[in-house]
Amino acid sequence: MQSFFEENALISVQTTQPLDRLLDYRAPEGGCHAGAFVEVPLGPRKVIGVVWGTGQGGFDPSKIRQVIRVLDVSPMRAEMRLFLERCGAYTLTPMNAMLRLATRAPGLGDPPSMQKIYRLGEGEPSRMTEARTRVLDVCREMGGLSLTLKELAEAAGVTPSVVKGLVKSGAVWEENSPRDTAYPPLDPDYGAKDLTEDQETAAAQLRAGQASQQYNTVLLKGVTGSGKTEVYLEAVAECLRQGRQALVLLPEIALTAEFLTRVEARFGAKPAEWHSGATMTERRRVWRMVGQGQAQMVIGARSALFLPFQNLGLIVVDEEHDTSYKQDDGVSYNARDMAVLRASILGAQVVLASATPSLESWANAEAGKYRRVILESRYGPAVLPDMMTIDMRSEDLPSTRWISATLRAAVNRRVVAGEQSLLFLNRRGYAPVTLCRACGQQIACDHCDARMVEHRFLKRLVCHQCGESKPVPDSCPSCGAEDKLAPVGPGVERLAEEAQAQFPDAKIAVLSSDLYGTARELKEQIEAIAAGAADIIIGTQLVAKGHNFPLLTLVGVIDADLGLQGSDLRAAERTFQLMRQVAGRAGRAEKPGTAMLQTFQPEHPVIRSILGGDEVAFWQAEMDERRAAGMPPFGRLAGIVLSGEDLGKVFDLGNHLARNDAPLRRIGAQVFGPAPAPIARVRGRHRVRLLIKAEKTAPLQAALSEWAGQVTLKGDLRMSIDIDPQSFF
DNA sequence: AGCACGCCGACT
DNA sequence: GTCGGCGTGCTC
Repeated sequence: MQSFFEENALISVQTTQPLDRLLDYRAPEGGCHAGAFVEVPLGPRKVIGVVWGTGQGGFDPSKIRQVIRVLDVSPMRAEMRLFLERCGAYTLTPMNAMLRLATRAPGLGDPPSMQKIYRLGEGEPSRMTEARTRVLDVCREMGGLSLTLKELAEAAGVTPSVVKGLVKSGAVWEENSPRDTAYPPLDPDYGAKDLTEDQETAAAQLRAGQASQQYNTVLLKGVTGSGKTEVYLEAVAECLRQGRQALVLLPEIALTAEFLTRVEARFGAKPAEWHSGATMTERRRVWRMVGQGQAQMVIGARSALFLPFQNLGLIVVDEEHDTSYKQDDGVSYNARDMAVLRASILGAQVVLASATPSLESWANAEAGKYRRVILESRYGPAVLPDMMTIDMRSEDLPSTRWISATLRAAVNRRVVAGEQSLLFLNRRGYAPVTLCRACGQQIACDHCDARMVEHRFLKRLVCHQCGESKPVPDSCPSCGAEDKLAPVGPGVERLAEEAQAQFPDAKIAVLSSDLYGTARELKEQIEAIAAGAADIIIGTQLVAKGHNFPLLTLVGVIDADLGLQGSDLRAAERTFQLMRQVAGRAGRAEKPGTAMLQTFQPEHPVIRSILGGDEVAFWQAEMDERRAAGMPPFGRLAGIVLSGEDLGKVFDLGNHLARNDAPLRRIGAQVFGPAPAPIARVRGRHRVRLLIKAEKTAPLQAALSEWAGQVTLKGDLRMSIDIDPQSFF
């Protein structure tokens, strides 16, 4: 039980206001528990906070004010407060920002929203009509259950006024009830499937881990199509049998209707859904019901990790290697790592599922920190695609074409056979560069250090950094020459144009996130394509993320070298994962698939290991390289980005920090930089980056806060610290 | 984050 | 004289 504070007792409250400390208050009338959500006065305003513990004192007692009221929501559990503290300490995020993550639900301060509901009453209507009979029949069928006005009227095929008439006579009762209702119960034994021997062995291991009720992490590795989902849903089933809640994290784009349907088929009802596209009403219902233990399972994007679960027993991180789990949306945390943290506090199981695990997880499994469960065979008759390279050095292609003769012939065979092909190019838009042939200038964004990308579909040039766009000009903005602007290089839109010319009789569909207004439209398009609405799919990396295309038998990667450029140490790992994942789209059903990688460097070690399929050797080589360089996961990194409008001032701050590195030297850490950040200017702000490298066991966070604490940021200067950055330079 | 206070330039 | 620019500081 949470400790209780009597009225007027001194308590400390954490608010979401950007004050980096707890504030002391006096407990409200009637007292309050630790963890209670409260409304407190702050200056002239009222703000929401959480009772964190006993007051700290040290503040003029006469200025301490009283908590206004305790909010009508489930209090925050001690274990959640601990999670937020640990997560904040790890990511160097102030607690107010952590609390904001945990309270991303609207209307926290409002009483539960009510709605009018209707059910059978005991009164007699003055006059019976056919419409009235139908309404009363529907009510009788519902038994004791109630419906909203709209539902009841629709079910009876009458207008709402008929129902209102019956309410007047008391034949139908009108009642107020909370709008947020419990999610339908899930039955762990509802749609249990027959698993293959391979799957059953894996599922048994996950069930055992779940049954232990102890913290443990499993790396579930299985090639695309091996039935990973079925296997981890068995862990969910076991979790539900224990009466605990389960959370399945997916990369945002993979939150598909298809996935929900599978869950519904397995457990007999839909789980709660948490993602950025949800409406305010939906978010409020999920947040409140999760907090009351009335949502047994949540499918969500990374931020679902901060929902107020009452009894969380399992976290599944699907596609655990996906880079979208680590993104900067205010707070920079890796959902995969924080899932492990939260589970370790709760005594819950974590399942990290992937066909191509991250190097970090692989290393943790090697080190014995995670158990490893491997699904060897693909489910059903489908087999892994044949993979081959197309050596672009020997393909004689003009510079404005990207589909080689070899690939063209392969696509043609599929079109004739009525099978689908996927042409993969990880570049949105029409052309990545617009060049003036008179002066050689490339059109760049006015506010960022980035080139504008032509989007012919939008008829605009778009900056992929800040989203700013402008019409394609007729004359060069730099030298004024007319009709000299030329698109250079391919994007998916341009590739589609070429494909249409090469395969005039084929139906071609482009899948790129920017071509659809809403996530729903995109999902509908994906489903239509999966059902056969296109012969050739042209897509960016969103096609790689967990969608089934059963008719697909050929994957052509237009530029397998794209991810290998640059000096980022993770490039190899990323390319390997992406290529394997894309190739895995081919041949999921009965037909075997083929993957063709167009490359100018077929003997590149990464390309060879993608083809060779010797993943263990690939990971081993990558790990050896990282170990030798002291890079993650064998060393620790932190990235610091300084930004401001005045480049000189930003660099001065960077140099000052680099010179005053005593706190870092003390733990044996090195500072690299300052150097212009990979994107040196965004929205008119210059960005300068420093990189800190330390030994694996060094107390990096403490040293970093001391180091960064030496400076106070003046004017518009900003500093952001990113622990475990995704890019290494 | 808000919202005060406060210290300098250009207006009725 | 005073209106208003936004830099600095405070909120239990």
